[in-house]
Amino acid sequence: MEELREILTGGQSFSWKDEGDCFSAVLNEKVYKVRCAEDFNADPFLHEYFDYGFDYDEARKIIASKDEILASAVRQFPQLRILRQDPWIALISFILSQNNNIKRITGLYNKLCEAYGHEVEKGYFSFPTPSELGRTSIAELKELRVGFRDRYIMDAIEKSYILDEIKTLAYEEAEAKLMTIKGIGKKVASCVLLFGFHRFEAFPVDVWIRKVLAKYYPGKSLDYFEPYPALCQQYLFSYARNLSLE
DNA sequence: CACCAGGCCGTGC
DNA sequence: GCACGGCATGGT
Repeated sequence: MEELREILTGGQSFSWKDEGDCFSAVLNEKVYKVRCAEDFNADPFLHEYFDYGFDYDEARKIIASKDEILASAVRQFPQLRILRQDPWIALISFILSQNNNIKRITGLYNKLCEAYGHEVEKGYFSFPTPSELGRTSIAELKELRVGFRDRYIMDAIEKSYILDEIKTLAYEEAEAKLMTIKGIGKKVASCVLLFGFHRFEAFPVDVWIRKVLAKYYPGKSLDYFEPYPALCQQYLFSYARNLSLE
């Protein structure tokens, strides 16, 4: 249970609910409930979703050997991984994320599920597909309290076909294409590419990462975090947010 | 009352 | 190109 908390509710996905005795999410038209790593190793969808094909142990060794900050982060979050989320879900999730906090992002995410998704099991709603979310309007989004993000969501619905074109593109081209959607800048684009397309070269810079870089890595190039920049970023993000007491 | 949250846009220079 | 204020909302 606890080993999964940072992965599932730490800010890379907003699909998971803490139900006390397990984490649950509606994905792939099903309700998934997990308590520990063994649960997702058995199911084919979760096996892929939790990126089980990647050797995180080896990557962590390399990351932890870089410096004391990363070593400490790896000790605190020994099991951290990057989920392979659906691109569309990642797109809307990180549009919701701007100038917002994780708790409220999750709340808005769930409102969209209940308003426009469908009930997969009693009380469990899927995240709406582009065409399902297409039934919304600026007025309805306002009622759901998404704030200034309403018109960004509308534009993302209109341009959702873009997601089909991203996969084959080089990183910079993919980034540029995503940024043609209103409300998507460099940071949100990097989150969509990392969490929705598993582009490991991404390095999302948000307020937390900005602080951590300024304090512990002043003047350093992002090349420093090769060969696993995205994973380093994720470790630094968790480290910064949990303010590192060992 | 202030300030902040996994930022971005429009404007001005 | 870079700096700045505004932006909806809810929490502290």
